[in-house]
Amino acid sequence: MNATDKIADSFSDAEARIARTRRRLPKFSVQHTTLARLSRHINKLSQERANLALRPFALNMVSYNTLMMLYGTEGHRLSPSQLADASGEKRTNITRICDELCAKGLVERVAGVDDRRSVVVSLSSSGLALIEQLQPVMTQLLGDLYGDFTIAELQELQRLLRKQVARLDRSLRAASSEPAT
Amino acid sequence: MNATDKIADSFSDAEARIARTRRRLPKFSVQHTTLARLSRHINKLSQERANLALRPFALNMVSYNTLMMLYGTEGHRLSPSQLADASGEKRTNITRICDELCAKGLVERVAGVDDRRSVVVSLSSSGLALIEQLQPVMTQLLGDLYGDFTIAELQELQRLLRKQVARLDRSLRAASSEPAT
DNA sequence: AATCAATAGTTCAGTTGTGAATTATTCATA
DNA sequence: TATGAATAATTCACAACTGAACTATTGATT
Repeated sequence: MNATDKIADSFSDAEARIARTRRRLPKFSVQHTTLARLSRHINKLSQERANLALRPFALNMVSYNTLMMLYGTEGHRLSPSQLADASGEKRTNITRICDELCAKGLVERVAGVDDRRSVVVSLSSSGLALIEQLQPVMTQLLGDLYGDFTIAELQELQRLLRKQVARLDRSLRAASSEPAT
Repeated sequence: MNATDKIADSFSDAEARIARTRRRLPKFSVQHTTLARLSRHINKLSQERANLALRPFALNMVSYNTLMMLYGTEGHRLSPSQLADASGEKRTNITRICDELCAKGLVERVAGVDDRRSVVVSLSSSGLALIEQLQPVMTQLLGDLYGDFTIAELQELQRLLRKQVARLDRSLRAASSEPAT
């Protein structure tokens, strides 16, 4: 493990420890652990990379993603709960993110009409303009990140990831309906 | 989109917005965006699921992972920098995590011998015992999360994820050697 | 119609993670 | 040998996220 290897692969330090762990814990699942670690590692790196591209626009992956969920909705409006579901962020985090986007003039909040408990969050014209300005930037970034894959590989990766989501949904449902341990 | 669909797939709200976005931004890459969002979604759910399993042991995924990197190292000891590399956490976060693990008596810190700037972090006997106690729990959890995949699928997923890491390494290297935008 | 359960969005307190700055130490260079 | 550059670990201030609690509102049940 020298500097050349380190440059070649940001995952190799983790990998060495996983391999060695197997020698001591015979039932340790190297394959599963490796996948879990790779997945997490990719997310850290991806977020870091995306945030670099978004920083000049005073956004990060989470705020961009939130804007895009509004953009992809009929009328560019959603309740905070719907926004949470679409973006994958927790509701309380959506409150914080919307506070920030509101302060930047990128979204607007109004009281819900049909349900007085609710709020409606919508894209402002500045928000809309920013998204369209960002489009080439993000298209290029994603092209960069996924550029080594063939079409077939992209499709296979998507199939596998969807399978994983379905399993996770089930696992979380099962785990949260269990009695407390 | 009704309650039944929601139960079936935690990703469908995001998916609908991605699809609709394409209609408005013709160059928008649905495939790449979907993959990026799936990947992030899986990580959120996985972390949530793992933390549920680890909570009874007063640990979470990050602290467990840190312990495991020590466990998988000859002599169960690493400098904080090496630990950061192995775990994928930033150095300052390693300081915080080690503070916590030290307070729990799971790791010990001593001054480095060869280099007076450095520290050596090692697993305590309690830390070692806890890892071995956790082994069946984590093996079962990972078996649960990856249980729907065939061996061939696991291997293909690993191949694809490694390809992605290699690309990300290159992309981040390129991005950080560019002049500031 | 009254009562209770569930819900929307937010607040609040705490947890988790990060980058810049710092100080002592080590390494590289002339 | 002296000087300057690079580095290890940490501190510090801040960013980002979370779960419990809360209040007003809506939905379900009797």
